[in-house]
Amino acid sequence: MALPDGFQLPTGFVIDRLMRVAAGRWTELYGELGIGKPALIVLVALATEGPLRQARLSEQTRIDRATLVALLNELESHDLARRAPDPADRRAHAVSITDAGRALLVRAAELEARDDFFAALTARERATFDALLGRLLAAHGG
Amino acid sequence: MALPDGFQLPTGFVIDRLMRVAAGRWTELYGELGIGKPALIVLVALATEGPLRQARLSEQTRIDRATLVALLNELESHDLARRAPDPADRRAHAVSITDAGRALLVRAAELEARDDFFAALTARERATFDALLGRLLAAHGG
DNA sequence: TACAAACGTTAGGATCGCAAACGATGATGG
DNA sequence: CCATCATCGTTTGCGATCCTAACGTTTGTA
Repeated sequence: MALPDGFQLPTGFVIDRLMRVAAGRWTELYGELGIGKPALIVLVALATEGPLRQARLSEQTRIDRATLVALLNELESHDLARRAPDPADRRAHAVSITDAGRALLVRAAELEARDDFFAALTARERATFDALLGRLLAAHGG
Repeated sequence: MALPDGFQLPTGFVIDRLMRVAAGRWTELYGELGIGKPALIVLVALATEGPLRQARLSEQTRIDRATLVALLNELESHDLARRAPDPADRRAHAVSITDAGRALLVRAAELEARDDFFAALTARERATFDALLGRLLAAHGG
């Protein structure tokens, strides 16, 4: 039993392997920011989607509600995000990013811009890659 | 403090969010295969890179040596991979995929082919996406 | 006014990465 | 030859994250 001719590696496998490579870089690159990858994901969602209640934030980021609690506690203690009572629903919290949080995102973007992880791609190819990623994410309710 | 005009979301963040969406699909899609995502990653590496000693396998897949031990135990118990003594180095094990392992990979590819995770992309766009992924992976020693 | 659902929170178990250590084997230099 | 160090697979412990289930509170609905 051999693999059939023209066997195509499932794309998911390739992305996963690429993410494992990137994971090492991530901690190395963003380590100096003092917060981890999930916290940055949350900040990105808050910066782009405005104030969100935690349930929506969990849907957007695909981070579990339970994990999100500890994450927001950490972000609040660093004054990077804020929980405020939602006037429309006393059960919910309106979570928003702070100015310090936005400043940290800008620093993170600068760090990634200096990184050469995508050096193998030309600027044009990278733009294509980003566009395709965005389409995929949008198609899945990102 | 607001985000600067034309602020570009770091690509790493976008990939991470996309992977979180895909992670849920993975378990759902490959659940019936009876093994998890890391085990499939190992099988892919073994199928494409031939017999590998565990140290090389760990480098290729970016799965920790320690985690790999338990993973190979599981794969061996299901007769999907084999550990054989390496004649050239009595410390090392030559790990290879079995016919059953290859058959499972073919099934996995069929499952992903039926999935519509990339339905938002045309066949041409998906080919471009795969090619760019492959370039990135190759550039990082995949 | 009951009853079900959603909200944030907490706790428990499972998985995985990372770091350190171990015995066995291999490679290197005096 | 041999002493030293590196590498191999393995085990163990710790920390981070995910998933599930439960809870009290608040909202929506029959």
